[in-house]
Amino acid sequence: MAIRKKCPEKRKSLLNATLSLVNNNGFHDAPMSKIAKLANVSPATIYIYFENKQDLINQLYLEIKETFWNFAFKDELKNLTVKKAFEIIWFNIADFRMKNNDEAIFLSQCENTPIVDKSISEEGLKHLQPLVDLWEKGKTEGIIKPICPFLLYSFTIYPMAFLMTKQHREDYKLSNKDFEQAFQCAWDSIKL
Amino acid sequence: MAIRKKCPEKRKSLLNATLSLVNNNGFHDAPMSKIAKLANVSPATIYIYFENKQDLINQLYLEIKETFWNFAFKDELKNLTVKKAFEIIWFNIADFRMKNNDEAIFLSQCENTPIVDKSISEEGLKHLQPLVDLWEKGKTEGIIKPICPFLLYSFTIYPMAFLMTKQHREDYKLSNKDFEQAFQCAWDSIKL
Amino acid sequence: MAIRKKCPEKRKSLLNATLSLVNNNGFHDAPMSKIAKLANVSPATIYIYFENKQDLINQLYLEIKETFWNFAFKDELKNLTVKKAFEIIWFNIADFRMKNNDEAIFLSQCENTPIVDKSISEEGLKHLQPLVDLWEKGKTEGIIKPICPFLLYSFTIYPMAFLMTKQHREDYKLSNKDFEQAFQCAWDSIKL
Amino acid sequence: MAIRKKCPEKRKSLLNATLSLVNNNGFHDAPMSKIAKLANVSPATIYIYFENKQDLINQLYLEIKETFWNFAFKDELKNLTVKKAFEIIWFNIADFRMKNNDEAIFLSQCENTPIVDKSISEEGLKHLQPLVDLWEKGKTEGIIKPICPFLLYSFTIYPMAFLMTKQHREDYKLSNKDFEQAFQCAWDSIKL
DNA sequence: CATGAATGAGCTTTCATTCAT
DNA sequence: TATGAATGAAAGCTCATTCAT
Repeated sequence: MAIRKKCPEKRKSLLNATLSLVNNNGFHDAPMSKIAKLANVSPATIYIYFENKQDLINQLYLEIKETFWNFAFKDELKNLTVKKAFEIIWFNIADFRMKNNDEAIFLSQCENTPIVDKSISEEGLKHLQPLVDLWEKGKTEGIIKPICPFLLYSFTIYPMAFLMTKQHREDYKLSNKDFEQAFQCAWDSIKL
Repeated sequence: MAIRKKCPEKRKSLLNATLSLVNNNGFHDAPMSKIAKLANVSPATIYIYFENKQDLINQLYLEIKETFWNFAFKDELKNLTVKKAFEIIWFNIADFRMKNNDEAIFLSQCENTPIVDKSISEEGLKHLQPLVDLWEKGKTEGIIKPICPFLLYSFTIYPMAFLMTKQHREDYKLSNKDFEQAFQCAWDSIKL
Repeated sequence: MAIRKKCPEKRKSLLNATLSLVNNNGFHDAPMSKIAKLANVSPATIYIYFENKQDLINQLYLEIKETFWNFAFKDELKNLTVKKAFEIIWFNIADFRMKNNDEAIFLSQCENTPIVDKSISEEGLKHLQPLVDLWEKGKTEGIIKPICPFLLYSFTIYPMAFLMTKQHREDYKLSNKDFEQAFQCAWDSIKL
Repeated sequence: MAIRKKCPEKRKSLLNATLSLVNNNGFHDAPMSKIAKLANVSPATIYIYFENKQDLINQLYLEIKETFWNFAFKDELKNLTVKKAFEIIWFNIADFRMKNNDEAIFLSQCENTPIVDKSISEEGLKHLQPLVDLWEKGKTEGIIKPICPFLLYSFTIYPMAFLMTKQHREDYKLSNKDFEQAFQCAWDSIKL
């Protein structure tokens, strides 16, 4: 019951092992025994750091999600225009996904399958708020289309997931020019 | 000589059961025994119609993928403008995804996880060709941005998957107005 | 229930298929489905000719056993000496085993494993009687050691099974000279 | 670090259970579940000690084979005549087979069916070498017939397998006199 | 805290046999 | 008679989790 984190490296190494296995084999072929082996610990040890397999997955998801959004919003944006602020956030997201391809792929899997508990998945959504606020500001200024956040998200942020997964699967590397073009698409789709 | 023949309805009912279980529980919690029960057959019967579980999944994917694209391209588009043709295809896709929500969700799962064999997944891609051709024509006419098909796809078609999954998860119904707005986003993102 | 033999060739072909599969794969890897396939009939057809798998094996054993001993005792031996008669029988047995290697191997399997019902196995023994009688005569004449038939059998007939199995497994062919020598061993072991 | 260790008694008890079941029911009717039950462990536990069923059988065979030949050659034979040395070995073998009837029966089954992997079966053969050497010596001395080891084996050692199996099946006990007679047969068959 | 052994439940798949025609 | 489809039962094996140290 008492889940203590005596040795954070061991915990981290378990999360990494899980990430790698779920990404490459799928959730259905990522048994606890393999996770333990890859992390160089005993299967029993996993249960010192996590309640059960579901908890392990949930925590992995939440941690990646948090790191992801923290990175997206890491910059000071107060004095910038809506467009400039959005551009910075967008490229931060792209940057994170390029540098942390495994994490990006994993999030895609979680968001398109029922492997993460629904409640946890919803918890991950709250991080989106600053972006929603920015869009709201843009709408008030008449710069952004007056449409719901889901639509704005699906045409600006979500497309990146596709590009990352493709890149991962076919050994192909997205260039800077690709990103410039992609941002242009994203902005064009929502700007007024 | 032969009398009782393999009946296509039993096959269909197995595919349906699989679709439903994988969608709701995930691939990892869709055992053959449950599939059989839901389809009202014995577990052993599955192996008359499919080689093994992987084959069952693969065939389900291929069949849905084909139905999907056939529906997308069902109309005669020869004498239409690029924009009009694209609009018709886009709304066909939206239409299919609305009417066949389960199938849409399943495709999303397959495309974001390694549950379908890679070779099978690639086979599913070939259906995209007519759309690629249309975009090519649009580029020549100077109507569509001169960017690669992956980008065009990710900003026009892929976003719909997000909307469908959201709709499925949060018991929320996309309206006609939502679709009009969504199409506008899609077109704005790639038009010149 | 009523096991009729409408088509003796089909029956024969099933027995052959069983013989071949049990010899090459072992009883544990000779399923009815494979037997049916090899015999070019439906699995259901087997049950027209045989009550069940056990009955199929039993009948195969009995038929081979009978053929085997009939061949061994096919010659008229009345006016011959005990040694000459024994020699003829011995070489008949050797002859049969060389020409019908599969059958010989199968008998070895049956006699060293519990795949044939005990009662059936005992029934197969009764064929041995003429040889037992001959040995009895030899003992009375003071030509053969006064030891029990089991011993006589185990040192004269049984060794051939080993040679046949070896030949089958290591792709090695017993020569006529080998047989001459083998007979000499057999006779030396029991002659007085 | 490690605490509970793989315990050799559990392994032994699994081997014993397998021996008993394969002997009485045959390989085809010795499922892992029954083996586990007879050994008083969970079916899953078997896989801690053995890779799979085949491995379990192979190891059982090898271990019995080794014990068997070690017993056969346990005595110092250097200063003895060929005949005396052979006699000691022969009676050791007889002794082992009488005292370890189950093991003897099991070896017979393995050598007459394809339940043990071929490579493993061949590995078991190497133990025979000291006996082959002794025969060679006997041939040089002009005491033993100049025939190949297979023949020598099949007429001296192999016959005992028949006697053991018979004894096992028909509740009948071989006497000391039987063994004296049997040895006489064995020696007569190969001596010059 | 950490472990490797141990396990009951459950997995995918196969089997001998029967059904329906 | 003969069949291919169909099946309940059981096979070999794996899994998430717990035990014993």
